[in-house]
Amino acid sequence: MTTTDSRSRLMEVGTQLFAERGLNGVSIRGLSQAAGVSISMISYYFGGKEGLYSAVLQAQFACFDQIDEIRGRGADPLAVIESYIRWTIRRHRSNPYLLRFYTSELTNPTPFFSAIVSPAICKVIRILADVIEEGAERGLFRRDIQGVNAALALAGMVNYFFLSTMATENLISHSPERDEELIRQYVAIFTSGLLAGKP
Amino acid sequence: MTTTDSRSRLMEVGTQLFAERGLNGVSIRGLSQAAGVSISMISYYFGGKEGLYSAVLQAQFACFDQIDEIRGRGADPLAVIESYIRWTIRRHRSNPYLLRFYTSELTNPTPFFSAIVSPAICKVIRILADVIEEGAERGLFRRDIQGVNAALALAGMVNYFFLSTMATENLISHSPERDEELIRQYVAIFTSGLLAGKP
DNA sequence: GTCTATATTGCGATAGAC
DNA sequence: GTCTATCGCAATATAGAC
Repeated sequence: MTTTDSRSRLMEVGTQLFAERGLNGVSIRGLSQAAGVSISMISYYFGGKEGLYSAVLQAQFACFDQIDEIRGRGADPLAVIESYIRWTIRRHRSNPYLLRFYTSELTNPTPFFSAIVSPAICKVIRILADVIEEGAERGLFRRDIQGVNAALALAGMVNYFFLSTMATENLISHSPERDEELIRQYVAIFTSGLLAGKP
Repeated sequence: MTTTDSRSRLMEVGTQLFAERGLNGVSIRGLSQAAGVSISMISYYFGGKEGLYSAVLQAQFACFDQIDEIRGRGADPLAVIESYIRWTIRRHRSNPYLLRFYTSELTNPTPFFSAIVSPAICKVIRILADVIEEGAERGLFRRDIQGVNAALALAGMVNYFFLSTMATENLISHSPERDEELIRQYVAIFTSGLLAGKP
């Protein structure tokens, strides 16, 4: 399973190493060695280290094309919000490297940020903001909160849970078994807040 | 103002360059050149590139010692939450590089993560979680949400707003003039949620 | 303290054999 | 398609003059 053609192996190993150490933290020497292929294969298939990185980044962000499914999940804005949370968690579970590229590019952008990363993030935030504004117009959501601000708050909540894992794994379990409970709590906070209802 | 002794200039320029390009994205050649001092000064003062990075990182995270002030701002858990939001925003405004180190270390940890970064993050989350649990025991907050989960949601909301700047500056203004309004909206979302009150 | 000059290592890329 | 060998360059670190 882990041993197919050279191109695939380079993508596979490149994904892991670039995610863990960043573009500048990886050498094509170490990478090709880890992949068990010759160093010259990187230039042959990808035109160089940056070419491989670019290909990996594009593959990682390809899943953002599915974002539209979230919106089609019914016109109910509350359902869309829960769908977004589920979709995001599922994404991070099925691909543990995505968030590394995501935050690494936001923090120390490479030349590929503007073409690959920024549009993907923008699209998601825009969809969420639209849905929230729409809910506000229908009277479902409060009108004193901007859609984009709320969208960023929602995205921040969910993504930060995974981003902070390395620093907070001694404070709380990040196991997938608790995902359903996490979803329930984050939906609750975002829609109804932390305050107790009138007793 | 920008031209004092060599040690200070290396710290100053190191802070900016490491923040923008990461530890591996900066060479001591370019760094010393930008600082206008000789390359050997880095070894002389800091024992090498990693030594300088470590000193910069420590200086950046020193402000986390002030976190306890937030808690003393009165026993009211709601006031503590607003204080945290204000404190975090003030921190990012007065030091625009901090978040870069923060997320860069969470994403691609250096050898200094466990000694400098992780404890600082843990301390903040723990204080927030304690305050929230306390509020829940007093009946102010809902009891069906874990303190740590809520703390991570709060920290994620605020930090992500700044983290996402580079991707979302065309969607919303990140100007400091809007900070008060931002604080109001994030307090509102976190405590009362997005749902409209009964009309 | 600060510099120049240099030693040494590792980098990315590619030419050329197979 | 895959490899080995190598070129040219940039990296970190330091020795030694001032």
